[in-house]
Amino acid sequence: MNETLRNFHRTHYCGTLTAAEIGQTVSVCGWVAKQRDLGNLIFIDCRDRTGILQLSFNDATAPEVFDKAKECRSEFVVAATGTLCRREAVNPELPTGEVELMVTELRILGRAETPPFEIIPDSPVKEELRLKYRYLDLRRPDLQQNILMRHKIVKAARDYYDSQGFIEIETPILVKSTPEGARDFLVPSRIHGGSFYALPQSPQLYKQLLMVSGFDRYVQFARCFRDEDLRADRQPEFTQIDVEMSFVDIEDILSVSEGFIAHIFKTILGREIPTPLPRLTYREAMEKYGSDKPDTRFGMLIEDLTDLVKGSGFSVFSSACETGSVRGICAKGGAAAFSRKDCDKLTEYVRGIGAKGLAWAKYTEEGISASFGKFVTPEELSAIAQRLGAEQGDMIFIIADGKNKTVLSVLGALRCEVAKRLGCIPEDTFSFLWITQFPFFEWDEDTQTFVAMHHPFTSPMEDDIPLLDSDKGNVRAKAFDLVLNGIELSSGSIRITDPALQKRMFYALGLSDEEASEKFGFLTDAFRFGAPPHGGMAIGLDRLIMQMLGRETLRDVVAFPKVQNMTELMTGCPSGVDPLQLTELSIAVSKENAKD
RNA sequence: GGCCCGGUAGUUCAGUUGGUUAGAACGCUAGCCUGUCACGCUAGAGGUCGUGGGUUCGAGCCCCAUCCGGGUCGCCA
Repeated sequence: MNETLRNFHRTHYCGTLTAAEIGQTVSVCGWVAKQRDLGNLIFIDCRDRTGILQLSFNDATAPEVFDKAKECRSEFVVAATGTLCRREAVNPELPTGEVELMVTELRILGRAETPPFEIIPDSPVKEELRLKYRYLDLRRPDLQQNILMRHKIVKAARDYYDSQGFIEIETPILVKSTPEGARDFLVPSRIHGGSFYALPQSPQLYKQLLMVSGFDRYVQFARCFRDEDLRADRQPEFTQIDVEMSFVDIEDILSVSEGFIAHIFKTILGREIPTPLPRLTYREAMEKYGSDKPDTRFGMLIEDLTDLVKGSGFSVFSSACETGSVRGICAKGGAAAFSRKDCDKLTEYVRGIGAKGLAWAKYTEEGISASFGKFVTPEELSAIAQRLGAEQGDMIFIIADGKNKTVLSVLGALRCEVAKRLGCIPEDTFSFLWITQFPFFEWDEDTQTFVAMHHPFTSPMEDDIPLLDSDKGNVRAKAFDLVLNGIELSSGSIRITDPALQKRMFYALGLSDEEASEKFGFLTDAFRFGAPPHGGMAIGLDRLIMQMLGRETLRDVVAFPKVQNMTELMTGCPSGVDPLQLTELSIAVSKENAKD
């Protein structure tokens, strides 16, 4: 039988006790992290969320308590009262290493089976198993620290936005499905059989309506849901710090957000983030980094070589120049040490992401030797090296393709891959970057139509409105992203508030009046009754925390994450349901998918 | 859906060209031990080698299929 807490009152947390409390009567609760039985002397490391305190038991002075301590096994839940004493042997590794609790009363509140893995920091155990027993994994100090830091970050964020006059407002979780964008999670309606709610991908439309209502500055720590495949930095449910402001233009939003970033990094990590943060236009980012979320912790910028090689005898280069381009990067940091095998691996890598091949050139003390050396003249080769600023010890990588987009995206990915292999990405660095002037439209190869790159409520730039009919591809949006170390942290824009312009944009996107009114009628209706100019952004909270804590996966900063196939290993969801539930919801499941 | 990596005691791993009874460390159990903190010493228990087929005299190892986990591309307005 387990003992109870009757008349027991915790006075301290384990990890908080220091020499200052020596001599006091102290009561603590926690888990047995370790029991060390030395014969007539037993030590127990008692762990709670603040740390570890050593409990000490002596057979000679307290034999009854001693016998109980002998029973204790790892992960037993215990409560102990005693006198805090100075240790005979100090442990400098432990914050509480100067003291120990000479226990006079011990209660075993909960016995534990041997856990499937040891509860220790930096667990070497397979994540699969740890996720199955997530509640045990969450006992580990490093994971507990992450969750604790998450709390602190959210608290600091709330404080910041409050101080800036933002009002926190909750928006619905059961919303109308909009087929644009990511796939929706659907929730069947019982009352309205055959109809469905969707879980929100973002509170976008609601927050805009709040602006129409006059709340002026809104913030929400919004749970968002997207039924798309997972990545290390993508979970199907996640939290965004969702922000919307009235009577503002882009600069106002950027500056409030920069204030937020500076505040949060100062408060939580004690680090100064210089503001304003650097900016690149979308076009510049694509040309220099081959990505709209470039990792700016290192250089290796893309250079255009098209003019140098368009007359080249190397047909791979010259033919690519006709419709596309030839571009390259120069890897420093002893990259010339890459072997033939390394280059083959990289070639395989770029083929996997859409390139036809990879041309490379090594700059060693013997000069430049290139994979394409026999197809080009020495002059062409040295011109390329010069353009890329190559020096002895460097390695050049070149991509040629008839599609400019392919050249840039492949080089963008290759740049990161090479940097990773060279180990030249500085750690513990936070490199922020705004990407501005996003294109409004994006050409969709599948449907052969223009679609909105951001969303259809994004305002185009005033100067580009005349291009709506003639040159959609060059219409820029008042949209921007915040990027940190190559990960998209946030996305925002100024919204359209003029019903006439909104109508025009819907039209440009191929939406008929009927479709537009069916899907977004409530929004355009609202704008007829006096809509303030407004805009906002949403910061990916999980990603922010992940980066601040230097973790590589969201699973480390989310208490109960899902795995790649969208299941949760602990509860086993999603699962089949009782056929009665389905009947009630007017849902029939196809035979091959039916459970039982 | 494509590609890549992984799955062997509770855990982390090793396991030779395919060849006797599949090993180690940690953990676990028991005993001893009064200053440990990765306690120490002694002994012990513990294995459907992810699953199902196949090849073979013989499979942890080779072949096929499949399941599970990770990374990534597609996808993510």
